[in-house]
Amino acid sequence: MADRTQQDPVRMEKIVSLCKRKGFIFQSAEIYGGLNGCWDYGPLGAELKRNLKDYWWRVNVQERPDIVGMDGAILTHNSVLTASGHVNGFTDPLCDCLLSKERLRADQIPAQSGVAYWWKGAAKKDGSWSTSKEFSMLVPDADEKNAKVARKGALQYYSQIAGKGVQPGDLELKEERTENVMDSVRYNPANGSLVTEARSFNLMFKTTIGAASDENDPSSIGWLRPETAQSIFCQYKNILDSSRMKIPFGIAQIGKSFRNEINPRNFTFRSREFEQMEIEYFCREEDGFRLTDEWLERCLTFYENIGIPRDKINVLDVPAEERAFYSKKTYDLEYLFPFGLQELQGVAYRTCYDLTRHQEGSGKPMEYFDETTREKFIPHVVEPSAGCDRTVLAVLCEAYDEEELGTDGKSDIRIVMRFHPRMAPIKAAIFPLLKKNEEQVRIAHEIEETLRPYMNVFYDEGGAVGRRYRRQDEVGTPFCITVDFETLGEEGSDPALKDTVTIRHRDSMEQERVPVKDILHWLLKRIH
RNA sequence: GCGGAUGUAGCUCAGUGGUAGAGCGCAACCUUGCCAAGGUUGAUGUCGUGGGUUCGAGUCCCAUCAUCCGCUCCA
Repeated sequence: MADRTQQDPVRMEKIVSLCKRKGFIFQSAEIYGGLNGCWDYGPLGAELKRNLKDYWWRVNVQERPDIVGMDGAILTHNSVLTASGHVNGFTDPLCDCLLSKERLRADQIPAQSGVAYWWKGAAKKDGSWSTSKEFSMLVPDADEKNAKVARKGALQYYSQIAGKGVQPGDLELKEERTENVMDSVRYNPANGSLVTEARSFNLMFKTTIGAASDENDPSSIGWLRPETAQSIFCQYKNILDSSRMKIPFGIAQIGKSFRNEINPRNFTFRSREFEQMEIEYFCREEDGFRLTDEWLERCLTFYENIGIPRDKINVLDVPAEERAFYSKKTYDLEYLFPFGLQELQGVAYRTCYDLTRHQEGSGKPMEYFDETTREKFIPHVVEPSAGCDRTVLAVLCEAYDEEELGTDGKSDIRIVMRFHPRMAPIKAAIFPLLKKNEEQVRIAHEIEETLRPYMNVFYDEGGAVGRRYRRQDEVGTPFCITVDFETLGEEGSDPALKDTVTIRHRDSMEQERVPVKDILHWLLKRIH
């Protein structure tokens, strides 16, 4: 497998550019300057994403007797996420050292005492720059040696904010004062520099529910769900009771989740609003590890079937110290994006942690009663959880190709999106060879109307036919259907070709003739 | 959140403080008997946004937003 840091930013830029140019993905609220970490899917992107979700649902829900679907609310009860551990689970207060820019856990800074030197800013000696930002250094004592250390640190800090090329010696400090400090946690023990105010980094979006909501009233606190999993756990009992499922069985869900990422990055890869495709597969404890491996295999097959070959996926057996604390086994499926090897999906054995927490939190039994063995137990869970937007991005990255067709020395680069036909936003384009030929146009429209109830198709008659082919290549349309003079059975043409069309293949650019009456069946076979 | 870079037409990008530009793309018409770039015509810009300096700012300064890269973060 390739180096996990291997990158191709030029390729990524081309993909982002094509996504905008052709209407796959736009930046959200672009006309207002953009909304950080949010993206909108355009016409082709929406089709692509829908194809992915539909195929996933078909394979994982409709074609499986042991899995049922659900669609949970995005707004989430405070108690749900308190029980799951999300509310308190990740609120580490963090702060930054002003001098070294190092990030520190605020709750791990030891209380220190000593003398704090404070300044109300600094200025360049020549008067060309000045700031009134306050800064402070903590030293053990107020003697001359310690004062020197403190001033040196302060000059270094101010020279950093003064900009490039400004040396500490170019500056003078403003309004020095000292203060005795007892048990302060506001200073970096490594260098005595003041640190920023602690900020906590809970990644969940909080909101208040109800018209007369009070922010401090716990009963009015709501959250945008940070994962779809919790609504599955909360409805597990209802689904069990209403669907007559027997263990092992799964509940699948596709839906939006939200995380207030500190730093959204890499196009749609890390966004604040994203869609997940998750299954919680409930089983007996003794089957947990085996099913985790089985699900890994199923997931790899799924990616293969949407055009991401097995050898492009790196399976990481996540070591214990990097797994979530409740997980006994986790596989990360990673794809080599142009910005590096990154996680597409996880397959995690979550044990009985979640159901146990909800049983404790709600006081409602989450046990399963096995009629054959007369046992009562809390099921264990294997969770294959895929990022929908990430998968769309991987499909886009995998499909993007540039092909050199230059023959007579002229450079001709064909851009092709080599989507698997079942993922392609447009399944087929239909052209009359010449738009001036009324009969060709009429038949082409007839074919279009025949296909439209079954798939997304596109009719085009503008420009030369070669140009239309190329336009479809760029959006990944696998098949182009051309109605020509042979179709019409015009004099001089082969009578065997009457009522046939050419179908041109995107990847090979080769053509074959197919009878008009067979087109629908021919296509359905290839896009299912 | 920190540091660096960038932001001009749909895309890729030129643009020296003095009238807003190119290539491609897009639309219409012509041409076109199967693989782009042939002809004619046309549309498209609050130069990311907001302040400031200046007689005058796309250009200089400040702030802000967004994107990319590196840190950091990713329960």
